[in-house]
Amino acid sequence: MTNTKRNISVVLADTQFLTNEALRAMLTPLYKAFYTVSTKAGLQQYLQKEGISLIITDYILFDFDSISELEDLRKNHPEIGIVVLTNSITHIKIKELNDIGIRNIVLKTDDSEEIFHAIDAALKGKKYYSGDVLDILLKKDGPLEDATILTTSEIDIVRMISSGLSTKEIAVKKHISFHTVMTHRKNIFRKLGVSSSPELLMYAIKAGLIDNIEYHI
Amino acid sequence: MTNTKRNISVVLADTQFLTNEALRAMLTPLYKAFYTVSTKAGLQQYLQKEGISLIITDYILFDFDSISELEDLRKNHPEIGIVVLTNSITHIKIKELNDIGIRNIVLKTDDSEEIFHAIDAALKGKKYYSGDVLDILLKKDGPLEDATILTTSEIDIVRMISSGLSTKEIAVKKHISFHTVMTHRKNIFRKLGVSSSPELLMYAIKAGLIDNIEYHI
DNA sequence: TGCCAAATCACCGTTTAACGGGATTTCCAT
DNA sequence: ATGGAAATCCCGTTAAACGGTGATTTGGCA
Repeated sequence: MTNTKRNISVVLADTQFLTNEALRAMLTPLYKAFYTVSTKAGLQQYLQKEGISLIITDYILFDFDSISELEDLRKNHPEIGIVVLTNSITHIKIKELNDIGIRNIVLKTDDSEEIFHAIDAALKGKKYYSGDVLDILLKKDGPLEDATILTTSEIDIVRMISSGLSTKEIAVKKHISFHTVMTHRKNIFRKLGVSSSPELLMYAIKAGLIDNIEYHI
Repeated sequence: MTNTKRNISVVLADTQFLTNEALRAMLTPLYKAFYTVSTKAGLQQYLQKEGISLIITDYILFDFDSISELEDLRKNHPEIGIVVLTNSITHIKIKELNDIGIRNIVLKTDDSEEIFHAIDAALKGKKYYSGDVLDILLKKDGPLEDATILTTSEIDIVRMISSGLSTKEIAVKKHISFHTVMTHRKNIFRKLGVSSSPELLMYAIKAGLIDNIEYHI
């Protein structure tokens, strides 16, 4: 809260030009140096530099394959604060991020107070979730809590059903019996309270089980 | 391109705090007054004021029901420039916006050049699409062009299938025969080259036929 | 190590939906 | 007005899902 800039270098890693610019404008009075990147490769480049203290990123840079990329980042650079700043997030994603040690999450709809809080906490090694993120985390109804009651292979099969594979095809692809898949299928439908594959797919999308929903094809 | 501010009042209408802030920072040197809103009601309030020349908005404010709300805005205030600045867009949405007279579209991933161009054009009553938007518009393959070969009632039925309704349920709801729906279904599947309802649903989402996919439930 | 949950496989009868093909009517635009 | 696309309808066959029940094996955790 002083008027002097802290000797901290920040990497702004978001595919959206506007997000990076807004952050730079907001944070310029507070911190020393800023580097803007929009790809994973670009991010790696700046990580070689010494003195990076903070990364503010969406959890999906466009060539980030999955959560495991962020996990590597977290493990290889435990000293760097990571703030996830994203359009939207789900119950499941919050948990996945928590599992890999990323616990500072704010939404782009959140105001500057929330964003500053998340950054401060990240630099101190403390966790911070914005109010809206906590709402998502704590909401009991809906697809959020329910999806966690699915077992690993059930989730696997949800993904396959959602991609349009039939029970028989899934059995072949997973090298297991048709009956096994059928059992899983029945359990999934019962647990989630759905009764058709399209319903299941909508459910999976809302629950964050399905990624790669890219609008501008 | 002068150093004097133009006597223009701008409404920044985006649900994302960061977007509004970034735009304000970018445009402050150029224009006189800025009003920030994040709801349709808030937008209406400022429209009562005289002298608003420009609105920069996502095409989905959170309580915007549909494209028809924007259509009313366009009709009631033909003198105001409208720039759509959004996360992502589809072939179909571009066409819908064009039909209601909105022809200045940029993505949040676009750089400041593109954004300035779109604004300038909007103020002059000229159209402008960013490079990435044009790419989407012109891309020939994928779900984009194909979806337009569906007839009206076929699109209607795509939406119903995607919402999880069975052939029989659709027949009841539309007061037509089961067989008619079945025929439509067969034609749709053939035209789009899909072979299951989940596939169709993914297709519909990508093609922009389905809205209301809200992630942070 | 011993328990419990998860994962695996299996059978059966019933029900529902999809598929392929053929056909008629409505409607719009040349 | 008329040809063609769209929308409507029907049937028989085939494939898949549903639901219920039960049993064995695997794997992790206490």
